[in-house]
Amino acid sequence: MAVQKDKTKLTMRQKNALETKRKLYESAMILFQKKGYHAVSIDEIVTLAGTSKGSFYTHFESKTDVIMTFFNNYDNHYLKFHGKLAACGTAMEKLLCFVENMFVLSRDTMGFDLIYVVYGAQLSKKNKDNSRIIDKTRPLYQIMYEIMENGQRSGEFRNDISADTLVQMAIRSMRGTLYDWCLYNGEFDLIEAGVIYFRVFIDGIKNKSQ
Amino acid sequence: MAVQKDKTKLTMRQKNALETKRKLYESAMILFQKKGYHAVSIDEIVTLAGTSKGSFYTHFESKTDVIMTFFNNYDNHYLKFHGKLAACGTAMEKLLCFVENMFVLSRDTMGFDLIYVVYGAQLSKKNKDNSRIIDKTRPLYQIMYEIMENGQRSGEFRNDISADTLVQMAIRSMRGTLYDWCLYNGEFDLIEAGVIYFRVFIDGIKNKSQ
DNA sequence: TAAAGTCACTGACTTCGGTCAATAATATTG
DNA sequence: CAATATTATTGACCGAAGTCAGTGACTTTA
Repeated sequence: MAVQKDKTKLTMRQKNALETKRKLYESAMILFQKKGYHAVSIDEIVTLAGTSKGSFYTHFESKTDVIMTFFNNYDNHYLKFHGKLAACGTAMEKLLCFVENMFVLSRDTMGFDLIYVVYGAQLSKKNKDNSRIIDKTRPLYQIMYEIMENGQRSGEFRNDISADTLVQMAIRSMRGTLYDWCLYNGEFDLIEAGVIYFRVFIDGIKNKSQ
Repeated sequence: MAVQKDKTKLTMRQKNALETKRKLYESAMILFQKKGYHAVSIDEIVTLAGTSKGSFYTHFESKTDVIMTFFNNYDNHYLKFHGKLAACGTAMEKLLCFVENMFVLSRDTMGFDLIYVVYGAQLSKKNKDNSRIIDKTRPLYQIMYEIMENGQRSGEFRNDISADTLVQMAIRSMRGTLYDWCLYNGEFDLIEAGVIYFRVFIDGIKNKSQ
């Protein structure tokens, strides 16, 4: 009987392929940074990466796929705030702290241009797969769910709406604010607007029966 | 001195040009209806309209420009609800009635496909002009402003936030819900979700000091 | 009404995202 | 080690959005 192949060991070929993918990704991000997403053509990317257009398409589904890969990595940042939240007393403070950090991250680390592209890409012809963005196992959802559920158990938040629905509404509020920020070409203070908005939202989900 | 030219009278040429634009617009909308926006090419549109591609681009900036023209006409529908609002007693009821009508309009008259395209087009490469969508003179803003201001004067809504900011927040809530609906490919009940969301929002903007 | 000027219109052309059949380099099998 | 299978890679090609120099029908001027 044949020896079971070790799936964790990569063949030379797979290593090379990964290296090609890495070069494509790096080249794309360098060019996006320098010239802006829309001004970069795939021919430019593959030239800088020293490979071919066909190769690009074996590793990425589309140009927007590259930017979505980048965006998806951002979930790791949410996990970083998670530690900070313990310092907040109430669930309300936790929620406000989380969204404020999220807005600061969006503005300062991702930047307006990138968010504009990502939010546009979600609803573009090519991107029919939004499964990741609405995935309930992603940190964004998980962290908020924890906050909402704890808030409900402690009696801070209303119990007539499920924690799941509360999270959906909160995420919708974040997205609405970011979408609007893009429509305004980043010309209002995202953090200020986001915080005011969430204060109102939190007032709305407070438990009034206490 | 030359006689002042009557600006309201169009020359033959201008009439023909308008007719060409109308034919292009009609042809585009017929094809969008039949095949869906993304499946229609500009060559098809100009063939059906019996004109040329260059002509298309003298009348429209891009394919998304056509759909935005259509979308902008939708503001007229908001004026229709305006009459209904008088029947509502409180500002809160007015606000909820308005947004509910708006969501019904979005779902039943515009339809998911169109909203998907329009919301995507707002953040597309070509559409750098969002002035219309964030225009404070448009009916959507005006009607909501009236509701908010009346609500503040009657003491129903909090006064520590300006009516303008309240409207911005409400519009953001509507957009966030519609954007999310698109992300979910229309797979949740827009009206139900919209109404629950706005009940919470309205709770948040209630005047608590009374 | 003739000359000059304007501008809607035309369609060949460019650019660019994306496809695919062929190739070559590597892996597997016997 | 040779034959066979696999798969990353290549670049010519395609379809469609958008451009632009040239044309001529219509308008204005004198």
